Amino acid sequence: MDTITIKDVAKICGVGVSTVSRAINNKPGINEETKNKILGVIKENNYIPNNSARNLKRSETNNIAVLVKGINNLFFSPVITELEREIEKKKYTFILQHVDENQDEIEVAIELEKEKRLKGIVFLGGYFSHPKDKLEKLTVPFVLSTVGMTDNMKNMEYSSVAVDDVKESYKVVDYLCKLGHNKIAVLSAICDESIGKLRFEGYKKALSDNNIEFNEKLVYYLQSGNDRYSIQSGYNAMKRLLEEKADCTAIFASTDLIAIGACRAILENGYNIPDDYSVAGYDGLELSRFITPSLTTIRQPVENIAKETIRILFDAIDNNEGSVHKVFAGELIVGESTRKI
Amino acid sequence: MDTITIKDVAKICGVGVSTVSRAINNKPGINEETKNKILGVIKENNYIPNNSARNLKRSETNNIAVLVKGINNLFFSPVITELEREIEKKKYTFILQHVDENQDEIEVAIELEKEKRLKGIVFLGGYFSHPKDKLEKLTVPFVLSTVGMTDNMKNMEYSSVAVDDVKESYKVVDYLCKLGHNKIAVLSAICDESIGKLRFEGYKKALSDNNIEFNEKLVYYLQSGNDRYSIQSGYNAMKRLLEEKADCTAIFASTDLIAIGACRAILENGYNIPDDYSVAGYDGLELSRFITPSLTTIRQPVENIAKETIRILFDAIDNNEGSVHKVFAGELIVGESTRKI
DNA sequence: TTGTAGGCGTTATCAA
DNA sequence: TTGATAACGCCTACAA
Repeated sequence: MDTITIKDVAKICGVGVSTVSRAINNKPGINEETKNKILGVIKENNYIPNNSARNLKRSETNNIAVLVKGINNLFFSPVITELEREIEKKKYTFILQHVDENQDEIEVAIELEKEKRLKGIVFLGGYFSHPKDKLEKLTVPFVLSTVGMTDNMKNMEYSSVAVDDVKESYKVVDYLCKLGHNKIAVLSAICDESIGKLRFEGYKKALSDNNIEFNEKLVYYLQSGNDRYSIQSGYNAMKRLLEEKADCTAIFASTDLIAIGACRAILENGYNIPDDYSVAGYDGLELSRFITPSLTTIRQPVENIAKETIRILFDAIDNNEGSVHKVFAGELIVGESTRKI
Repeated sequence: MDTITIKDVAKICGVGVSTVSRAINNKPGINEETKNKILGVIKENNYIPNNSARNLKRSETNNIAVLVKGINNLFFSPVITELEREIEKKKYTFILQHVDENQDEIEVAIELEKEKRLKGIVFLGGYFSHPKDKLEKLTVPFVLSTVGMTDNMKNMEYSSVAVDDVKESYKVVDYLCKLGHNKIAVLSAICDESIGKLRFEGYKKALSDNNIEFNEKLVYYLQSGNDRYSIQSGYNAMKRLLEEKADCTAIFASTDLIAIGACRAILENGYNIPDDYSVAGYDGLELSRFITPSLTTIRQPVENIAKETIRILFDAIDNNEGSVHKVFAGELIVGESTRKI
């Protein structure tokens, strides 16, 4: 039972292929009666149009792709849900495409743009630092969403929506300082161009503004590799800290998962949170409200980010608007993992 | 700057398209020199073959698709990673395709099979209960992986790899019984054809084998809707249980996330785990080892499941082997969330 | 070793 | 309202 094509359908119905095509695509200029008949035959014979052929032939589609880097990032999941909703609200087709940690998202995007005749692209995650000439190969509008924003991005010719990682990590570390902590360790990724670096910067800035001297010895680097932001990685880093008996009363973890791993290490060693150590994270995962102790963290306004991303994207598609860099404020969520001292 | 095609490349190089095609696809029968020259021109002009055209023309590919139902299922993430590794080890192309909660995975698969000329398909998740005639529209081999197995699946003509949900949930509930608990509540999904039902069955069976009478009042149903397996959902169900002061000493949650939500509700109400309530989950997420108290749960052998899935799939592809139903045993992980009474 | 031409399954443009 | 027919961009006999 070989696969059936539009030609077969046409033959069965005794009409031309173009008529069948019109029926499939709901195009005008076709008799209701013939249309119904064709649709009936299609259903009966389980005819399904070949997407490759369609994409090849169609000059224009309503496809929007969302490229996600890193499949196991819990944080993205609600963002994606929201993006999908927004895209479908616009009557566009939502295409979710995962990008491997060690794949180049731009290459993937360029290929996909041609294959699916995309109208627009959203990039989620990753460390976006691509040379200009490479980005220019993308001919449709695209928006970077929730990607750590580096300074040189600000004057690029594409749009972005995100929170200011420096500012927000500053916010949470500053909060720790105001609670009276002045020996604050940080669990940070080494060799991370984006969020790791930015959140580390915010940490340093907050210390400095609170007249606390930056102490190199309180910086604990996460393991390298693609799993650097795993729970295990946070656990490992914290364990080292404890073993070395680093002198601190609070820990700033660069993501919630890192914080969760750190908490486990602390509790496992017989210490208490927040009595012995205050712990703060960053991301505001749903999960972080439900673990015990609940995490003090920065909640990123997921819904707004997604909505704004799509708004900007469609502004570019429909009205040819130029690039915009929208920054949302995060929200400090005070959980049970931190205390005044 | 319109997109460049193979013809343009051929023209620039002053060769025929077939020569360019040979260069791209690493086919034999081409002069090394011309090949290098062509490859050079391609790089220079950023030529990227159109996948739609390729898929359309190619009679055969090495594409294997993994269809995942439910994007926010933490459990799948390591399975996917493993599947990808195995598929690429076989020199096949791994295609990850998400399926919406309210989409029909078979429809998606049928379409994708044609579009991408798939060689095989792996289904992950979902509640697999499709009519036979529909499944027959899939012409390539496919394997169901980690999907709750219902009895009528056993004699279907397709393959599956999973753990026995009834048996494993029996295992963990039996463990609770052996600890001395005889009033065990269950947090279970209502109207779930698959895992919810199966795990509930295991629960009942364990009670019965331990001479504990099944008590309807100790069954707490999760909210309906696509988020029924969310942490919040577990939290809500447990909260109801506490409010109604249900008489029990242990809780069996049908997934780890549900258990985590339940734990939060318990602790928030001033009770202790496991002193006041023992809590057990199911899935064996990495996360569950790191929260405090760590969860007693059933760990599914993710790596073996993935490996076996691919093995069976390729057996079907390469050797035309018939259907196999492989069942792996889960592992009872004893955490800090349960105690003897 | 290379080039020409036909076709993959659609859609779009005509003319009927 | 319909039906040929020419693309879409690529691969692959087959011929040179």
